[in-house]
Amino acid sequence: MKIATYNVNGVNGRLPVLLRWLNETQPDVACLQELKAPQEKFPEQAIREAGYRAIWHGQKSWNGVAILAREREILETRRGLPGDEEDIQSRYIEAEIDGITIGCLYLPNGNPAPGPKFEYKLRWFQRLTDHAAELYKSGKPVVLTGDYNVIPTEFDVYKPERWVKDALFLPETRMAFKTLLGQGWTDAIRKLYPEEKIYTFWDYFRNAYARDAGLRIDHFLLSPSLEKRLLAAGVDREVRGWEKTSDHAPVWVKLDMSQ
DNA sequence: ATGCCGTGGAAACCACGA
Repeated sequence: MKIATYNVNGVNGRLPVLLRWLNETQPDVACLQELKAPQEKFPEQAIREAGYRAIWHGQKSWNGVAILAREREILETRRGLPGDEEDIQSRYIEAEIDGITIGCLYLPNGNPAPGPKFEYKLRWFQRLTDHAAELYKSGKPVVLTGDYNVIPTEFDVYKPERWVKDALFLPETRMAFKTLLGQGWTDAIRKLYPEEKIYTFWDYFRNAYARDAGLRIDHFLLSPSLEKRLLAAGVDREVRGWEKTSDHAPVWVKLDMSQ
């Protein structure tokens, strides 16, 4: 079973790229972030015609998350994280597919830091960590994937010194990610490629993609039972080079579901 | 060191992203 995550940066603006990627790489499940579309403007029909069912949580202009599945039932288990009734940003959706709980998340950027946006990022992170603890405790197979807006270590950024004051790389952010992993989750990419330079995002400007001036900020966290089933993981780098593409590239894992 | 690019939405600019 191949599960992918992709920050599309506008699901309607990127629809040709999204459909081409789905067609060429055929993930069984695709978690999308940054739909930038209200609930009623999600391109459900085009995605259905591409062979995918979908659930989504839209929002006007910003944020928005979706889970797509090919020839599989999607049982929605949650939309929005618990812990703050006031939070109306569409950043989390969760479903059970083939017995796996899949959380699709778009963690706040947090810049500029310090400031209210960074405080929101840390609060949201804490709510995610609390919810992750509940999921972990359940003992079920769980995937927590999406755009974490976290550069976990200096190996995950082309030039660490440029990012030391950035919300994606500040010690509090990295510590929050470390605390989350400390519950027992596995960072799938780092499990398989502990020392390779692997990026999932490149800025649009300064020729960042051509220079490979990237960041690794889209992550796959696996619960222990799924870590044992991890067959492969990777980044569809070439998608970042397509016309009218997102500034993120898709990331994927393959899980052995044979037993 | 930097929003230099790109999106969406409102309004012909602005907020936001990482």
